[in-house]
Amino acid sequence: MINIKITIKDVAKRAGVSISTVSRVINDSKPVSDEAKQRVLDAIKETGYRPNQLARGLVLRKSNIIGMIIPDIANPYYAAIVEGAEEIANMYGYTLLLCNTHGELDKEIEYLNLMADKQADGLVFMTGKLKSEHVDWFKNAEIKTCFINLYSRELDIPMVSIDNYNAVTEAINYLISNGHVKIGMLYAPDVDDLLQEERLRAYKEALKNHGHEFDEDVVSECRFSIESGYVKTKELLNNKKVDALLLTNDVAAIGAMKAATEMGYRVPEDISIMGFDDISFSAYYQPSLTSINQPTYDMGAVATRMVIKQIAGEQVEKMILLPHKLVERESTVKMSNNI
Amino acid sequence: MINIKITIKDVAKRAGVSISTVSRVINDSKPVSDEAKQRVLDAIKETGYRPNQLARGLVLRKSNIIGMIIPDIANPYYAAIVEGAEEIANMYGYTLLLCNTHGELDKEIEYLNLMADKQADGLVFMTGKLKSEHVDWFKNAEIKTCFINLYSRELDIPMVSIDNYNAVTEAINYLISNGHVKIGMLYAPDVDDLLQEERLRAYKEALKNHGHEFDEDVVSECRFSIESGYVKTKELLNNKKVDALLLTNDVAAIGAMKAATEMGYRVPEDISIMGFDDISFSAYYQPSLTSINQPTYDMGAVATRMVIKQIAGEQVEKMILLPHKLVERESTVKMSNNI
DNA sequence: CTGAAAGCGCTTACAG
DNA sequence: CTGAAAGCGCTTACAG
Repeated sequence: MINIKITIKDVAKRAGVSISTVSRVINDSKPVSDEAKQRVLDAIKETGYRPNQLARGLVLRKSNIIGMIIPDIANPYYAAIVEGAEEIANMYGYTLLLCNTHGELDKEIEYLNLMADKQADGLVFMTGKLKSEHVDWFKNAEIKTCFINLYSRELDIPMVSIDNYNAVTEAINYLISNGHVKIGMLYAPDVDDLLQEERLRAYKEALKNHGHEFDEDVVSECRFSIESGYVKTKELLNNKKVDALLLTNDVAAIGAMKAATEMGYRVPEDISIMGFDDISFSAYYQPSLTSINQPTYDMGAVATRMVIKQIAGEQVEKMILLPHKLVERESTVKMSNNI
Repeated sequence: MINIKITIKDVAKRAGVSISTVSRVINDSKPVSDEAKQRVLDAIKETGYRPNQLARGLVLRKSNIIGMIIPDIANPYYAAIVEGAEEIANMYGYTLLLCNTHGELDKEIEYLNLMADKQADGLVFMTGKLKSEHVDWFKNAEIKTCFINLYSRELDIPMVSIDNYNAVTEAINYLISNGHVKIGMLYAPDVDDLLQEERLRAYKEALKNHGHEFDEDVVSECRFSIESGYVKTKELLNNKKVDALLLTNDVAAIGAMKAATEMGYRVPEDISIMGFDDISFSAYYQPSLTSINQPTYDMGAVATRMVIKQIAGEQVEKMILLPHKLVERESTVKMSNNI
């Protein structure tokens, strides 16, 4: 039984001790005689007393809240990250305050201020593109933060990500080694900020290294949604024929497969389609999607752990790049099999 | 600029007024002379003062926190519900405290207690099956709550859901009207509790009403995951042949389509597969999935609104059943087309 | 319109 | 080992 109406005073009175003593047994902060302790414990059990975290937070200057600000919880990529974050936060006695911004700057700043107001001890922050308003905010905020997929030279905030340059390089090399020549890419330049620039750079350089020429007609932007992948793929394929198409997120890649199929392409016989992220649906799609696996759960978990370390006053790494992995499935194929 | 180190005292000193006056202009709670108000506003702007919500919450007995306890944020069904909840909570000045239980009772009770400790003003609660431990907890808790997909006769807690009996009836009638005779069902008896019982009852009665006999070999349990749908479908189809298969959630239905395809069935030519929930992926799967649409976003939004109404002391409905809708797509087909 | 004081429910030096 | 007191940062009667 619990009863939040009961205060430390009630417990003290019932146990016949002072509130100081009650506090000491609750927190095990100073020695208390066995007898007094027992009486306090009994009183707590009988009354259903629970310490008020608001009051405790006020004096301790600790809310045990970690904020999580992300674009969209309904996107499985973010959902997996949140899951990892929640698990670790919980493990260390923190609670996750979830904020969905839909990538709107106003909402982001509003939520950032909210974190300050709520005295959040820490923050995991994700957004599409780090803007000057974000940087300004973080410059004079003192909240312990970890970014995911965001990097700023001006800010001394650690970040967790994968090595996007290498990941895209591997993806393109893989497609090239499968015999593809005309390789298109749909990427989201306003998502993940300079990580996407890295991805574009990796794409260009991988082509170059294999003597393939860059054709801007087969590279286009696309948002982080099934719909966008669907629409943009139709646009691209209406314009030019490609052997293979890399999407920089799986959600869009699923839209792309639908689009290609509707346009009469067989995947992978007529066109190889490759994603990025490896969300859980990708393995079950038909055809199952070749993708670059991002350790999303771990990214959320590690970022949260870094926040907690900072709260504890520990030193943390400036940047952690978690391992990615190319997962080969049915949506891509070797050209030699492809008469 | 914001600075959480600044307190109301600092602002008062700078503005040359008492903290009472500062409080009054912040909250617009009592008349303050224009001149004093201006000085306070200036001081706030200059210092970057933000009221400490912990302190305010302590005296007002209001945390502006709404808890959201769900099984699994990584499941898109729950993610969509959370999205609706977050939107409404935010709109009314509340913040969502997200808790992932994986359906474990211990975690659920732990989180429930946490909500009390944090002085959460309200709570949206979901779990597979309402157990006596839950009921006991809610019986002597005073937190304003709304259930989603849960019903208890013993508790006076409102709930939001859809009419599951009618939804399944429509689904089965639809399959029967398409000419299917042997219709299997995979349902999750430990999820959504008596809602699933309703679904089973609807299934049986719909068959009966059309003179079809109930065959327990083609009805089985399955969990709320892709993997489970995949495994259970293989089991079922290895045992018996069916014309059509209804899964009571889309995630499992996607696993089922994969399983059926791997076993050499063409969907829908050899077997119609139908889901339930209509998550966003279902429209893009190949073949796209016929399903019963649940208004998940609205369910989260309405449940949260009901919590907020209760906090405001308003009367709320005991039960709100939101409209569902059968969405016909490619994974089901009329038998007549099916030579 | 304004301020001093009490109080929200805790923790923690301080003195014993 | 124990308690009275001060204080965390606010709000709000109360008195003027």
